[in-house]
Amino acid sequence: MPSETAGGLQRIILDTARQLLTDVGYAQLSMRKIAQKIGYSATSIYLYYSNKDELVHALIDEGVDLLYADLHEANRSHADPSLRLRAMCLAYIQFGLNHPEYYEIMYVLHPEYIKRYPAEKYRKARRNLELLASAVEDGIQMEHFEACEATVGANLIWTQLHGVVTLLNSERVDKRIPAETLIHSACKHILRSFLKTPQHKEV
Amino acid sequence: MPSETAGGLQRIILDTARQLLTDVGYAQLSMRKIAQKIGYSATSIYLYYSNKDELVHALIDEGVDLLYADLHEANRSHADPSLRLRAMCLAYIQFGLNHPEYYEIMYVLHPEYIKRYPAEKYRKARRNLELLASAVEDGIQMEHFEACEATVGANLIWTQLHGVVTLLNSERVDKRIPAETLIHSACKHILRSFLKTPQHKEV
DNA sequence: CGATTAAGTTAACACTGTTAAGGTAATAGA
DNA sequence: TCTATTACCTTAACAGTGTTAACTTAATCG
Repeated sequence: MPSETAGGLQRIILDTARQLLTDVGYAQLSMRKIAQKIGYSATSIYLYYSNKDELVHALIDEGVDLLYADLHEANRSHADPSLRLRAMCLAYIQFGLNHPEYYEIMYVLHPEYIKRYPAEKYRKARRNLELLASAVEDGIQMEHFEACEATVGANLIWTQLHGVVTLLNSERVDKRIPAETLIHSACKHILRSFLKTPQHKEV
Repeated sequence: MPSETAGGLQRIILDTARQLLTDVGYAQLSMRKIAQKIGYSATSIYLYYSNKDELVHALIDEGVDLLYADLHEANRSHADPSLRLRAMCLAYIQFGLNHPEYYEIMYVLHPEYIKRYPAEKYRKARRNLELLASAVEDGIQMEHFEACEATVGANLIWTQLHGVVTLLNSERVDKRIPAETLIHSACKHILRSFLKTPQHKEV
């Protein structure tokens, strides 16, 4: 009965899982729903993914790649470290707001989930942070930024961006504050906190 | 069979739910487990809480009060806006790290949950942000801080603190960076981004 | 005494992830 | 060509989840 497209069932499962994730969100993503959508039994999925974690990890991997592409593009678009950093911050936030479901499984899901995340994929996920760290490092080298540990600086930026994305996506930010206002203020404050004083530039 | 303590079953349910939440976390908190622990049937809980949401909302309410107490205490401990702000930032992060389960149901749980959160309790939760906003406002008034919309500033601080707490609690921050380093860097950067330049104070 | 109400129960529904066992068709070896 | 193996997929089941409907039992009230 099942309709064959190309590349086998594993591909079809992953495609359907992605579609279901983006359509109805992670909370509604179940093995049985995936199976029903593709006309197979739920247990068939276990022939290609040993459990739900593994399937979700494959989706997380996709999300990591998508985010990296966006960050990389932003990183390439400017030479100046400040502008690069600002562009990457905006790209990160935009990714989070544009792909809330991807963002949720990547960075919001329970600690237990992330603990089972394979070390190899974990390393790949860290490239995104290293992109931020390189901009911080360059800014320090060019003496635009106050000296600091670049990895700490990158994680600091990350926490700020992550907070903005998650609180906006979960609609916990006061609705009287426009998202754009918060986003641009966040970017401004991030740069302000790194730039050497005095800050006369308008970024 | 059920053992009566005092104040009726509703109190016992809430106490047991809280204990279960802090012991095994939200993911393992179920109506049936609560019921089993107190020696009642699961459906008895529905005589006092119309659904799980309502029960969790009661716990969220407790968490909001606990956090407010900590923030209020930090707010009282200093007169200078910078020191007050710093103290509150540290208090917020410490609360998040010390009560990860409370923090999760308060600020991490799915958007759907928060949508069903009653408006009355929502208003109470906002007092915590207003405490931050007042410190920002005072800093601006005393001309220590750069002028800005205080509510925007408070939300900006909140996003930074929230990011630190959630990424630390979910163990997503690079383990080579000590939590203390990240926390103090975050507080320093928050103040740096608000203080008028030049910044000669050591905070 | 009879009726009402309060408090708690059991059984069931519709879900969830996951495992064990079974079936069926194609393929490989003799 | 016959048999055995393997690949692929299924049904049935287990142990959970939140929640509802219907039932019992005891207390209270007129």
